[in-house]
Amino acid sequence: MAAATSSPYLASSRILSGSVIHSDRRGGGMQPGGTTVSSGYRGDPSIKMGQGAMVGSNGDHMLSHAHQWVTSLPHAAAAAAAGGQQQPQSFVYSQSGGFTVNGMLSSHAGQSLMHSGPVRGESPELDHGNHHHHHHHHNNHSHHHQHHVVSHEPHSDEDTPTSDDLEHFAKQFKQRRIKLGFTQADVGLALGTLYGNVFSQTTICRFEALQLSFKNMCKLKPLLNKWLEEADSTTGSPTSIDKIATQGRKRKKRTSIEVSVKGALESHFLKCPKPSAQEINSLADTLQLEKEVVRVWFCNRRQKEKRMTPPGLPRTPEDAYSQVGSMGPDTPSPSIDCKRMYSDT
DNA sequence: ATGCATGAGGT
DNA sequence: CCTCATGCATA
Repeated sequence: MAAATSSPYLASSRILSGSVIHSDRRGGGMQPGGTTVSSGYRGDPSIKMGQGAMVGSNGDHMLSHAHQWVTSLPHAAAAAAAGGQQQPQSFVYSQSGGFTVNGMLSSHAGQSLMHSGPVRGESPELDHGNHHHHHHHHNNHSHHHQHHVVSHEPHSDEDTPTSDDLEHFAKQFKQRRIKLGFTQADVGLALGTLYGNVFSQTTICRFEALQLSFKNMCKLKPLLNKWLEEADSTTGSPTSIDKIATQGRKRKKRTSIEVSVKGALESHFLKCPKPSAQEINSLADTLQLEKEVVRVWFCNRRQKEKRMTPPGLPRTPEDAYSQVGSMGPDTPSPSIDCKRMYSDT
């Protein structure tokens, strides 16, 4: 009735052969948005680290930040032609050499002006104890006349970008990436083989769509920027490196939650974005879902709420709707308190 | 392009 | 158990 898959793990060991197939990059017919396959095996428990946590959002404090400056391990696995359950993709093979690089503006120097920002009002405070200048910029897509910082040189990157910068950069990035004939997956791999940080198509996609947290965006920007420069200058240089590190792991099959059930979850989320364990239990029982599934659903839902571009934001470049709202000095966060009231055993 | 999942790190 | 960064598997 409700859930579709609530079965235990599916032992689908997709153990590939140890040989990594590295295909050259396919260029050509990629659609804008470049959805391609990518196979990169994920994480390995290793060095990762430290960060500074700052706020504990307990109760109803909103926004908290903490994060890491990861330097994950280089993993990469390239399984090119896998079981094609892909989208209709035109696989046009291009050779790796002889790209016509179109010169667009790559360096956006100087970011001034206002910044539009995270709707939810995050605190863009990157304090990785290193630089001592603390500029506090608040981003809001309204007009904040807070000229405070600035007057910096055309740094390629170095200082904390504004949300507006990120937005612009993401856009430029996408355009150039496409012109160069790379897919999101290609970029992710390249980053890994080039700098040691592999990323999946998903991440690149989310970056371009600004669907990451402000902080995460800031972290990735420099890397992608480097890649851009590289790709740009390497007008026809074979970039082929192979990295291997395939680790097998058992992953639970993705549970498909029925629409009606999703609706129910949504409703509850509006009422209480942070249900207690007990409530989760009740809910899970009612909806006939595993408790873990429900818990994770809420976690993911909360994360979504924290992203930059809210879903459905008119991102059409042609027309920008003027949002001349009268936003107050700060973000109107829907702080809905929720209390635990159910007393179930 | 996104939904659900995994894991690290923090509380 | 949460938050966050990330990604496999999918629609």
